[in-house]
This record gives sequence, C-alpha cells and structure tokens, in this order.
Amino acid sequence: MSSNIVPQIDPALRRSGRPSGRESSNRASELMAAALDLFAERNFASVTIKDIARATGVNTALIYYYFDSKQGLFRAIIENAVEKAFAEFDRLKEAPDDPAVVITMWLNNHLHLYDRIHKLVKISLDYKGAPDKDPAIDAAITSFYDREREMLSACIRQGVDRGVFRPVDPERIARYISTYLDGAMVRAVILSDFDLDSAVGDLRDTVWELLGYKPPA
Amino acid sequence: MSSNIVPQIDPALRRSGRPSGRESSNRASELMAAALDLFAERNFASVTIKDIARATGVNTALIYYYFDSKQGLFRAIIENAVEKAFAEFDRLKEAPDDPAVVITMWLNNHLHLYDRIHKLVKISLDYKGAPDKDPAIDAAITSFYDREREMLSACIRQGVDRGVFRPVDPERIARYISTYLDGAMVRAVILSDFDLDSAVGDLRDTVWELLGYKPPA
DNA sequence: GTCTATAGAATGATAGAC
DNA sequence: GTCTATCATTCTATAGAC
Repeated sequence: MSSNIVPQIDPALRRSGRPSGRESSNRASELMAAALDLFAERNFASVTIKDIARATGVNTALIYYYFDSKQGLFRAIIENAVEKAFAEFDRLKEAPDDPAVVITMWLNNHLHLYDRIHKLVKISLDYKGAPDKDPAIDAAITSFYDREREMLSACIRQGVDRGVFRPVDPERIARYISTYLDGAMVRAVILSDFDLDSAVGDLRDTVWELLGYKPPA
Repeated sequence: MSSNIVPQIDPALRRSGRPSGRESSNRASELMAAALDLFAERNFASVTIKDIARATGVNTALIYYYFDSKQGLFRAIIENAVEKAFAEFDRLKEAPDDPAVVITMWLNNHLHLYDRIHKLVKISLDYKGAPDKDPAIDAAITSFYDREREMLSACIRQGVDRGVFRPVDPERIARYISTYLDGAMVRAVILSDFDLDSAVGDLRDTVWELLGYKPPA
C-alpha cells in the first residue's frame, strides 16, 4: 500500500495541524473522480493535466500539490477503483447463502455498475502497452480479475457441492462468465445501440443451462 | 471511399508518370503496417509521428508526404484493416455450405487472426471518446460489427431452416457469439496468462449446446 | 490550499534542399 | 521520394506569491 514513491492521497491528513477547519479536504477525491471519468472516456495520454484541472474547476498546479505526477494520479485512481470494486465483491459474498442468487447479483452488478466497471476494463486495456509501466498498477489490475474469478468459482463450487448445479469445472465456468462480461462492457462502449440488459440476460440463461440449474419461476 | 479530404494512400499512383521505375511505392503500406502495430499496442495519442518514422526507418517528414495528417493516417489504417477483415468474411461465405463448419471457421479465425482482430477491437475502443471524431472512421468500425452479425445470423438461420439447429433467434445467438469473442480478445490483451484457445473452445461447445447441435465425433 | 507565471521538453506539421 | 531544419504549439512540472 505504501511504497517509497507514493502519490499524496491527502497531504492534509499527514500534516500535524488540522486541515483548515474542516475534517479533511476532499479535493483529492474530487480530482480522482474527475480524472477517472476523463481517463476512461479518452485515455491516459490524451487527457492533460489542464483537462483535469478544468473539469474540477481548479488550477493545474494544485494537482501537483495532491499528487506527485500524472502517473501517480493515475495509480491512485486505479487502486481506488479496484478497492471500491472489492467492496462490492465482499458485499456480495456476505449476501444470501444461495450460489445462484449471488451469481445473479454479480451479473446485475455489471448492469447497475456499468459506469464503474466499464471504466476499469477500458483503463486496464489502455494501460497495457503503456510506455512506462508501474508494477503497482499491474498488480491492481490482475488482482481485480483474480478476485472476480475466485468469487465466481467459489460460488459455483458451492452450488456443485450442494447438488443444485451439475458437476462442472468451476474455474472454467467462472472464466466463461467473466470473459463474456468483459465483452459486454466493451461492446456497450463501442456500439451505441448495444442492448446491455438483454445481452447479460442471455448470459444468465446460458449459464443456468450450463449449470443445469432451473431458476425459480 | 473518396471524400474531399482523403489521406493520400499512394500519391505515386496518382501522379502522371510511373513511380521511379517500380510498379508502385509500397512505402504507404509499410507506414500503415508499422503504425497499426503501434496504435494497437499503445494508442492514438501516445504514438508520435517520430515513433512511426523510427519503426519504419524513415524520416518524419516522409509521413506527411503520404498522409495529410496523423488522423488521416489513422483513418487509412482502420479502413484498410476492416477491408482486410471483410476479405476474410467473404472467403468464409464461399466456404463449405455447412453452417456449423462456417461458424467453427469463424471462431478459429479469432484464434489464428488474433493479431489482426484484437488490434481492431482495441483501436475501436480507443477511438470512442476521441476528441475529434471522423465520420469515416465511425462508419468503418460499425460496418465491421454489422457484417460480422449479418454473417453469423445468416449462418444460424440457414442451420435452423435446414433443421440441423434448434429453432432459435439467429440475431440473438449471433450477438451472443460476437460479444463473447470481443471479451476473449480483450482478456487476451489484458491478462498475459489467458488461454485463448481453451476460452474459444468453451464458447464453441456452449454454442453447439444452445443450437442443439451434435458435432460429428 | 490555491493561485500566477513560466521553465523545459516534446509534438504535429511545414518549408525547402537534394 | 527522402532528407535537414525548424516553427508554433502544447504539455508536464516547478517556483514562488498570497
């Protein structure tokens, strides 16, 4: 979490005194939110510091007060985005003890959190082949996919063990599901008339068929 | 094909005289090939004219002799890539008159032509959200997806009509297939240990199940 | 914390010699 | 056709006032 060259997530918190009256400046969060949108819609290289400053309504120099560099800002953003996605994962894991329900929730997640997840996919793809790689960013991206696979396969294994699913290879089905979901995220971006709801609905139906599961009416 | 502001695909062909002895300079093709690789691996904004010149072993100014601008080069590249993909489509269409075989060939295509197709997907995604859109590029991208869908759904419809496939909605299955394939292309880029062969194999098996088709031994 | 001002480097594109 | 040389612009990042 803390290497030698870290972006200053919120220097106000690290200074001795209290930050100008308020509990804490949320400027860093504002900047990260605005930058995430820009980085996802365009890409790292196209988005300038000035773009981010303009979107947030502040001066360019202020960005360097909160973050050590453009890439440092990027790293902070992606780590933050993955962390938020993890929160979703965990919320799901503690959800109803029914594997089919958890899988359904995860599919629906991609519908409701399309905005959040498609940005992560797009940024991940964009980041591959970046001229100067950052190990921390690589780790954040792979950990996202690892956690997704773990969660889905655990779910499927549970269903198989309980006899509600046909005896399948959990890892295989998990990969199948998340590969399709990535495709759905990508196409929703590329093709403006893509029907994400119905595309994910088709996946759900197919997965139930693969798992030999009959959903309740 | 030819608008008012076109990139000069090969000015040598348009000049009155014959181009310096040879049939035609293939410099434009060389430049486009090198630039496609760079644009796909990084992205439009990250790749500089100097990068492309260096990769081709020529001077930066020469690029502006063949193409009117960086974006003009990009447009020529993407139109060229889609055109080549169409050639594959058509080759497939004239292939064996068996829908299942044609679908299989199309899936295998994504395996063998991964290099070509994943670049198209990545570039298409990258292009969305570009600051200055080019209608010609938009048209090229959507036409690629339209043709893919048409080809697949025609195939499925044929199989249904002949009774070798279960009576399904051809458009729906076509979308399902190509959505998954996009996902596979994306993941193969993002995750270095992604097993494309086996991921596409899973899709094939699933599609046969959806179509109620029993492949020969 | 937020700003103005600017340094220093890189980039897209052009002019013109050969 | 291919090159050298260069301009105008834009960008990241910093210095320093308030």
